[in-house]
Amino acid sequence: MNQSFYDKLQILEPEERKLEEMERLKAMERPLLSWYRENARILPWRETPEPYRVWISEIMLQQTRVEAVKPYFARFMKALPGIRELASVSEDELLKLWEGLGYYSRAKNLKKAAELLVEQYGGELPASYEELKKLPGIGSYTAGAIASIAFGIPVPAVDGNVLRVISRVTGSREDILKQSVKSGMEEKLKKIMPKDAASSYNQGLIEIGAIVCVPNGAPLCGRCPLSSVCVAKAEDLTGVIPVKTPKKPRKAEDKTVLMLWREGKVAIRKREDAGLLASLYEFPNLDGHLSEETIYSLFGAKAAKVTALPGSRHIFSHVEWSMTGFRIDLSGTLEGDYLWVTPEEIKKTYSLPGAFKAYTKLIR
DNA sequence: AATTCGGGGCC
DNA sequence: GGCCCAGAATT
Repeated sequence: MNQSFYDKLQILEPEERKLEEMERLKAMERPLLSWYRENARILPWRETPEPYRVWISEIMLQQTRVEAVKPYFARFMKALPGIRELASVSEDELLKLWEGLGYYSRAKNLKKAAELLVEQYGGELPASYEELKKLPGIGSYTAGAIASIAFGIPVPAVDGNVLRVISRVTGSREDILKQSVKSGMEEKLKKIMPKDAASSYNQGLIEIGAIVCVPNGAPLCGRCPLSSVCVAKAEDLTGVIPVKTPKKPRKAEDKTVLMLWREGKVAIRKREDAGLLASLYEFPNLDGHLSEETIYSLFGAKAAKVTALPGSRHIFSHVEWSMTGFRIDLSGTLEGDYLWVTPEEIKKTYSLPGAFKAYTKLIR
């Protein structure tokens, strides 16, 4: 009977299987480092591994593709070239720099961390995995990335790429979305990673995941330096590994967006400082799809004219907005925390999320 | 352990 | 139309 290698693994005793796995992981080192030396992409944050640059890039790269980060990184480094500049920037200016990049708490945590660094660390990032991990916005992956890339400290940096690559190499069918799987992989890599090449080792694993051992479609095993030690490759399991639990469906929400106009200016307001799109600006809006009659009843005689605007749909990770809108030309003043701004000010000063793009573009 | 945070490119 | 991305914080 022709028993597959994967089946053979299954009949090993747990201890034997662990040993086999560690040997397999150790076998990655030489081909991995050699491949990375020759195939590392030239990226802006790789020009010099200055801790501040590594930090900013790693935060921007959280759940965000390299190509999306590039222009933001350049603009950010020019506007805020160091920790002290970041610590003293205004929140609005910071969020304007982050506008469109998403996950806006990242930006707010950056500023918080910078303030802490100035107050408690002499304005510099600590060369310590544990100290880095205490800073807001820095979890196990980012602490490992900064520690290894900026300071050469031999700690793993396990992101989605590494989870995918290692799962395939070892033939693991464990759910990579489980925190326990991630921490388990960090423990394994910590034991076997080279002490004198942490930066290249971590970046090499990530790089393979990003450009060879890709998630969507078939991985490019023909170009992979790990193909000879890879269980998924040998057993044709790259289609089923990594295993990820399905996401739950997103919630649908109806909104009615109001473009209030008065004397050539339009009303915006600042969102709550927590939750979705925290602290960004928005056009005033109400829950539900409201009728024109309802709009008139809300604004009464102050609404000189009400015009229906096109509908729009915006998809977040976990919520979907179905928007209708009205332009309301006002004759009198209005109660409430509105900022009356010109189109130019929206463009240059205020951070409005892309969810409102269908309405933002109407004012140009 | 599960949920909440964005946005865009690709299949 | 769904998937996934150099994840972390909160509940």
